Amino acid sequence: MTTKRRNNSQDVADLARVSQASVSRAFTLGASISAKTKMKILAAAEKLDYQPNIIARSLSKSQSGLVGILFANWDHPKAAEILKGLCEAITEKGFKPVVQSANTTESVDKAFTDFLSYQVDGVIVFSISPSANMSALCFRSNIPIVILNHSTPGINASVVTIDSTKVGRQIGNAVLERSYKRITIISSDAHSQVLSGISDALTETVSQAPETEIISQLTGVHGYEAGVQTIIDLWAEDVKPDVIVCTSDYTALGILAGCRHKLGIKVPEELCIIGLGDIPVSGWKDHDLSTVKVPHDELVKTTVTTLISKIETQSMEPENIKLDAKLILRGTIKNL
Amino acid sequence: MTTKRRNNSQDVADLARVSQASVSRAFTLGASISAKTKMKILAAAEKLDYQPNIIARSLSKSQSGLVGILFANWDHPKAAEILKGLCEAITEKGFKPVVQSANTTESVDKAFTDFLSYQVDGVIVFSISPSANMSALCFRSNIPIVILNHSTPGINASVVTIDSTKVGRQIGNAVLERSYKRITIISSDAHSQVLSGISDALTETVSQAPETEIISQLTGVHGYEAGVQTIIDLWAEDVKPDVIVCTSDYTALGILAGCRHKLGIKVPEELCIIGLGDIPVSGWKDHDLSTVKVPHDELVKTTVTTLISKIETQSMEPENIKLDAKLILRGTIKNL
DNA sequence: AGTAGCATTGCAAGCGCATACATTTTGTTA
DNA sequence: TAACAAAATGTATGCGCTTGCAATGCTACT
Repeated sequence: MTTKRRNNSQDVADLARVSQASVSRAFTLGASISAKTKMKILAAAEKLDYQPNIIARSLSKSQSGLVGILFANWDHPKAAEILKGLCEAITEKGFKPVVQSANTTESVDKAFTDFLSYQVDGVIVFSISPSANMSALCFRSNIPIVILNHSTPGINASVVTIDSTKVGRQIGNAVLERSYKRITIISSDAHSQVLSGISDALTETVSQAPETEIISQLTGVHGYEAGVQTIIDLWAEDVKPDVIVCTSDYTALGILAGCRHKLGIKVPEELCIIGLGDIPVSGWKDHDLSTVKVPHDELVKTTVTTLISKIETQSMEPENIKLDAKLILRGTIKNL
Repeated sequence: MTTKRRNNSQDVADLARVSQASVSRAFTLGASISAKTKMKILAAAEKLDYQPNIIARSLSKSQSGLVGILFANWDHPKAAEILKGLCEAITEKGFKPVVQSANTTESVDKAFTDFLSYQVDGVIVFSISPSANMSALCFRSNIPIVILNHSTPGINASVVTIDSTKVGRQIGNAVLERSYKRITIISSDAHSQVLSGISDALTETVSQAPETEIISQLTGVHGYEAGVQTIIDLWAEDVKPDVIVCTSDYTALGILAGCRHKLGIKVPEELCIIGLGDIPVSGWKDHDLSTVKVPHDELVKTTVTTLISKIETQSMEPENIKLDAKLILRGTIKNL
């Protein structure tokens, strides 16, 4: 079977007895063309299964209409929802998302190189930061970058995150009001700006009350099993906080399970557990975990809007956008 | 700020004092070029931040290197994992994934039209089927389609799914061995080939034992809350199976929660619950749900391999690939 | 009728790269 | 060292589209 060439605008032009340029105009919104010839052309196109070749269009307009999405954290409980939101928002704006997975320095660099090759008009990065080299290269190439849910200083890119300072204060106040005293913070990502924001604001808030303190801070803990193990270890080492703030719901659920099934710790009387993310499981009766509801949908929309606007205005000015998250009090914290 | 043009192969050629063609060759694997000039060119390219423009390459080679992924079911518990696997496998094969979200007939058609415009070399469809029109159009355009986790007759595309007949038999045997008698099947998607495969094989298997039967079959139920409600409704209507087979773990978990927290039904003594998917939560001590482990990773890899091979061999021959899934017996079914 | 003014159309030159073909260089062998 | 094959390089064209510019058609007004 011989691979037959797809029909092109010239084929349509021939059939419709017009010039190739007119065919192009028929498929260009707002181009100068009469209704009559446009009809004629569209009919011919239909007959020939013709679709404008966007690759060729990209070449001649020197903009691809492609947006690169660099997705690092597929384990994020809302990974699918976030990626869906990004893809849909990008598509809605008339662009197409090209997705790459990467989480090591080299693979991230490689992904960016590929994006550049594909002439993407902009890049969205989720839960990781590009290298300084790559962000500089993108800057020189006028390709805006928006980072969702991560932040590293010295990178030439816009950033969209939750307002972790406010979250830290909310948690601090809730904890103080209930007279908890000794706090432990557990997080997966040591470099997360979210973590440090929460940690700082929490520290500051609780420091106002006597005898209240952050007694320990663990990083690199993620997932249910790790949570179970962590609480067992803490108790074994006699490090016994009465509040655990955890920057991941899954980990918090593991801690909760460890308390209930392994150690017999009473939650919330003896120990208060607060997660982050508000995944559906947390709301189930079986768990009823207090957590922080992150406005993922809004974060995602803001990310895309910001990027597209930068693409369209050719702006490379970095922005730093923070959205509010909400503390949700459930069974793992004392009732007032 | 004036948008400066990205450097192109001619710029590199000028700097390296060679022809543009040589630059092209330097970036083409296996092209006829001496090591010396290649060095010279790569150095010049480095200096100029040059990356070959894949858009232009695509145009002249008339193949884009793009693979369209049409993703319909973002609620699938493994959605992120699956999409990650698809993207990584595609990238590894030297292609780039363009992701579209669509779940209505029109949006699916639109997505395909876009794919055609972008000259994708192939399409992967997850959990939905393209219209006959679109699959025919792709066929005419020599663009192979592989559908993952769904199947509709009369479509010109390859299909990769689990072997639902085998799954149905496994479940049937496990149920028979434990002398359960009355079975109810609950699924979300009425048109799923997986469902009908399981249902048919299960029916056939249990029909061999006296007094054993499938007493009811519900479709359109999905999610935890729906599961809770469903079991409540069943008991209210006095429809009381002693086995519930559920084509989604989340729904099964809802049913389990309903039994435990609302109705006081003893699982697995009075009621056996079997889910599908083996999501992590199912394995947690709190739930310990019996389920079917679907080899997502293998399904994904097979899907991509199949597609890429079709692209490379220009084959449009539809294949029908079935992989084995495994029944996992946990606390929600009686021990033997 | 004549013509200014605008809407439509055609013409042709790229966009950046791959590649067939022509030409030059290199290497090999007698 | 001459002669020839093979390797390396250059030249020129085309991939399918957009778009500036020129040519044409149309309308309305004097």
